[in-house]
Amino acid sequence: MNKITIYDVALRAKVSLATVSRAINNPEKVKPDTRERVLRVIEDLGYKPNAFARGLASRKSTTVAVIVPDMSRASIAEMMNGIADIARVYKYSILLYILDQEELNQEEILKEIIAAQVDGILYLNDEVTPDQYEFLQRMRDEYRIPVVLTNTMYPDHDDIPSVSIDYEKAAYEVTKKLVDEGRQNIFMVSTVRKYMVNDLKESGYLRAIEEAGLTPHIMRTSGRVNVNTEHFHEYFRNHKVDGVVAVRDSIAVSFMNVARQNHVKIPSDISVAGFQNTKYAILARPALTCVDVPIYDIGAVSMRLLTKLMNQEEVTTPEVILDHSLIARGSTL
Amino acid sequence: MNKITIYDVALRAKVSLATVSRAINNPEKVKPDTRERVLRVIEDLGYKPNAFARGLASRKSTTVAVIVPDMSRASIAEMMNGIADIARVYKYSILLYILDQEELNQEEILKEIIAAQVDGILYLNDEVTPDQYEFLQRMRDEYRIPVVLTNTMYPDHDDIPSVSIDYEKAAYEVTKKLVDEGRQNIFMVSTVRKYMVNDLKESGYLRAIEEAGLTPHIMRTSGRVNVNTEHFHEYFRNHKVDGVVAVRDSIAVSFMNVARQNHVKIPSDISVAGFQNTKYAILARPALTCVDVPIYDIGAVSMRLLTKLMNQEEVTTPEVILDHSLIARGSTL
DNA sequence: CATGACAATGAAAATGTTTTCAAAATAAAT
DNA sequence: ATTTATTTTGAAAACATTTTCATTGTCATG
Repeated sequence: MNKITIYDVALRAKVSLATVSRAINNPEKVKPDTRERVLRVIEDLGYKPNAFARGLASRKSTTVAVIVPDMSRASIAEMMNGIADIARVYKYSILLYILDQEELNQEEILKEIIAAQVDGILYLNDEVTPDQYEFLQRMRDEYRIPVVLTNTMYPDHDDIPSVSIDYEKAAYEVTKKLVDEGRQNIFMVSTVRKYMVNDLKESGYLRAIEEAGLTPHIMRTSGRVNVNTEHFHEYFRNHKVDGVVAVRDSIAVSFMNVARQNHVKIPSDISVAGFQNTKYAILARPALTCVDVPIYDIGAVSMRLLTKLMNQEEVTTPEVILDHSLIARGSTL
Repeated sequence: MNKITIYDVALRAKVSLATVSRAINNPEKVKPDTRERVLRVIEDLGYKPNAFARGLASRKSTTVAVIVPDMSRASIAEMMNGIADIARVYKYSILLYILDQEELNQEEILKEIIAAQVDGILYLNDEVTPDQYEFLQRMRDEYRIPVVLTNTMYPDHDDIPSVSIDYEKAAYEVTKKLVDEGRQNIFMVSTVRKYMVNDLKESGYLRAIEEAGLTPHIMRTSGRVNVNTEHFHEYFRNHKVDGVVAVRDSIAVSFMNVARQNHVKIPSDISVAGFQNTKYAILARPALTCVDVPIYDIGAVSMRLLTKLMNQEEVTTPEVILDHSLIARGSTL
């Protein structure tokens, strides 16, 4: 419990505090000789600068805030791994803010984040309302805290940098695949809440359907299994379906289960495709055809982008689009 | 970007800094009259105390470190939700440390955590080696930082509090269920790495098997789907199996898929059961029988326990065991 | 009315760094 | 050898709070 301060180091190395501080933060500004001596003492004593004192004096925290909606979504968890790996490389700590369902405390969180004096913000919520976008703009303009949108984008705005894949194009491609299989009644299964990325998926779907001269059908259901199965059953009674593109793997799998219960064969009767390439897609039977989204990379690249912004480095492309691919498996022809 | 400090508040409310500080932290020590005036000024100015200055002066951070191995494990992500919800209630921030695979930087992380001066530590790694346990003991003894083990326990030690379910008993029960179904060749599918909780599951399995006079078979495979399917295929060639208890849902589902590929019927030929009751279990077909582990609660309760420790409240039971239940679905008779 | 007890306040110290500014040491140039 | 420029160092200020200690104000009690 013996707190080793910069004083102890200075005393032992026979230099002033200032020199110790410099040896740590601006090594080039101190004579190699003394620098080495100081660093050795630091090593010996196991000294580690107190983060609070440091933050207070420098007005920098080497901490980034990661704001997420719900940790248990598979995609978000995997993104965190990418974020953390890069954060470690650049020596940033991660302060985690999980929004509660209502998100009424937006203002509260803003204040908390300001008080914490984070150097940057990663926003992982794929639902970006105008309110929330404005909130992020304020963070950036009023408080000079760089922000990166991870796995989302806000249409017609490129003032806040973002990292994601081209969801519109991906949805177009996967829908096109079903069209090429000769499917006539292709449904998109989306979510009730208007997630930004799902909007993009919907418009990609629409483009492919219209291009083929077919009729679009968008069905919005809940992400929760017990709710959507009920919903799907109803659909089978009332609609003719021979193709489904779901906005998430888990929803696609859930749909497949209901289809089977209704004695429909996959893929002979219905082709099904999902998004993300999670374990759900791989473990399902038949295995799910889906868009492979490089989730880990999206996390890693956003964190890297954020470090650049925090260091005021020049950022050429404010909207980073990563590559995706289509993985064909047993759920389609 | 206008920094509002405690000075501004003091000036405007016509009191000293000390009084403002007290109005915030020890409201009972300031006259209701002035307290209200101060609080109103705080509200008006939108003042929020600077976390660094506060941390430096008080030597408290109102921050807890959450140490996790790998964010993308479904159970860990859901636990985070429970942790975050309770943390919010008690106004703690969450500093996230994701261990890298090698965990060679254990010492590094220790120093970082000390520098950050967190008030408490939640350790979510279900693999606790003697080294790591010692590391946590040091944290507690040397630096007086309370630690709680979440979803693990360290056998024969109760000096570090823990929250989990009785995995030994749960494994016993689920194995017993297969025994009662008349299964004769029940395998446990565990992991190659020696996770603490998996050890407990294994011994619960062994107890049930021995009690029934059967021969135990423990197979250790990888959690990764592409690796373990290969492994499972081999097993089918060389072993007679009519029951499987897997340490995780996803492994159980993976096994079921391989079984089907080998033209084995579930549950008529083989009963399969898993652990956790994740979405994998619900979405699988047949749906997976499994032990329902209250993951969210485990997270929430550990965080609550940690707050008690941080406030030096009396903690009567250092080992909290939450209830579990067995959910029977289509993968067993 | 004086006295003591206690509540409410303020001044100043303490927290452990970084950073600025000036001084000292060294190197380069004349 | 002196002057000038440059590098290296140290003293002290700044960062924004909390906390200690002393002082003032308030009230009840003898």
